[in-house]
Amino acid sequence: MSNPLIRKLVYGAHLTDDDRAVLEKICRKTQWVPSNKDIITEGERPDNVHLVIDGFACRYKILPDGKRQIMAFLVPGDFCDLHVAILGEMDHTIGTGWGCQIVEIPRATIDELNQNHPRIMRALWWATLVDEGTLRSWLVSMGQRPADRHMAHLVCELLVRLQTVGYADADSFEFPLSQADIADTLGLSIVHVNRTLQELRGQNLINWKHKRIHIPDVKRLKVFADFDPKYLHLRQRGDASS
Amino acid sequence: MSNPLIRKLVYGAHLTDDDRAVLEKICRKTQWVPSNKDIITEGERPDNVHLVIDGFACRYKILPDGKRQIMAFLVPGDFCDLHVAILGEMDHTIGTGWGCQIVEIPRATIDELNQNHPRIMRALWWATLVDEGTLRSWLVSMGQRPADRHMAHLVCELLVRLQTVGYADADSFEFPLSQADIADTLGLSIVHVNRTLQELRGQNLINWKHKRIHIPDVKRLKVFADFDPKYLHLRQRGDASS
DNA sequence: CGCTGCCTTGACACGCCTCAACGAGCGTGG
DNA sequence: CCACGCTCGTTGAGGCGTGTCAAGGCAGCG
Repeated sequence: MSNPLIRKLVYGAHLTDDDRAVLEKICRKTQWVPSNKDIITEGERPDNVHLVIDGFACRYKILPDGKRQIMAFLVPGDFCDLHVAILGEMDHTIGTGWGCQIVEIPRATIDELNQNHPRIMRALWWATLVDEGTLRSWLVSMGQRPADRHMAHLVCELLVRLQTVGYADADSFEFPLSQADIADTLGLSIVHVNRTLQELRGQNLINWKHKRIHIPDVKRLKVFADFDPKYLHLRQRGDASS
Repeated sequence: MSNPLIRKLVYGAHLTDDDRAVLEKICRKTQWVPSNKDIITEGERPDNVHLVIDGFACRYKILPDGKRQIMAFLVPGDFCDLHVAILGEMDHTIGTGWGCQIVEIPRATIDELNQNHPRIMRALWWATLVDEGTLRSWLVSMGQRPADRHMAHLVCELLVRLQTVGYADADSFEFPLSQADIADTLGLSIVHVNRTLQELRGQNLINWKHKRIHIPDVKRLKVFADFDPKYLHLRQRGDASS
């Protein structure tokens, strides 16, 4: 129960007690990744699969001119490289600028799940398809939303995703990143992120202080950001459909 | 052999003659989708899986203010909605502004592949993971590249992808889209796309006339766009690794 | 022949970027 | 315990890339 992976997968598939026990067992041996350390780098062919258990990690890419684009945030319950074996090698890097707790799962374990636990495997595919949906959503924000709404949208997404795994309460969550990280996520300059943030705070939409984001009126922020969580495909627990 | 799906999957997995025959058979009954018709719309739970066989389609989303963001181009050999069953419902729309040829594959056929043709199924997952990689690449371009290089990068990608399935020659391909479509893809205004295009032509990098894009010097364009096709994960045919 | 859709051009406005400087907080070493 | 040097956040000034509005040209087609 205390396991963010299980808490998340429950939204994507029906898991039996046996399934949960298997997942619980897999996540037992966690290890700490220090700040500014990469978990996997571009070009690697990792043997083990990495899963974030606590803290934040991110997918990113650095261009020849030194610019960095962050392409995804990995929060507790998210896999880093579940399916690289199929692709061959990593086409981007995963790092943590803020330290995080992960587990390394041997590829053999995944193969075993594949053979004997189809329900779990389906849940894992659900998770990677949701990642893809999230990516599409980021692309839409990037292409069409102005800086303030883009940022607001990101905050809404993080709130919901963190709530799902029990790392956010109704209107706030811990957020250890810097404004520079957000700049590289939104494709903006640091200066502009700073000003946008002030504007959002001025409208009482987002309050970010002491590594914690607080949202005075969640509904208002969601309207402002035009946030619709459908792309996260969080089936209601108890939803009967396939 | 004449089948773009097979031509593409060959880059992602080793297929036996039997596998190819199965795929060949699946793609037999094509149908025509007229211009400006949607193939699947947001919220749908399609029974059949749709595969593009000829022409272009695209994934897109329309925001409340009417803006449209195109999130992917689907070219021959690309699936529209292979795995929606796992997600539940579509979180975006797929349409063709230009007409295309597709096949509808009954879900039962996919289930059958899943049970009896693991090699094919793995190849299909490879294709969806490549789609995800492409999405990440688009996000990087969107966030970090200026308009001209962004556009150049897109053209490089399309050249390579279309070559893969036999729909482009060494330095040109048919391209029926309008500048407005490109604008919605790159997140730019039509006017700016037009001016950027003129500039690229001025530098003799891209020549777009009569619904055909021609690239005078492919290598130069790739350098200009900082294009690295690794994210497409096109294993060399004959590559021995797993 | 006259639509209509698409491309093109010019003028102007604005969002966001860059450069540059300064301040606040914090860990470290003297 | 203070001084120092980080990193991070904040502010101002000016410039550029891109958007908007508006108008006209051209080709395709009924």
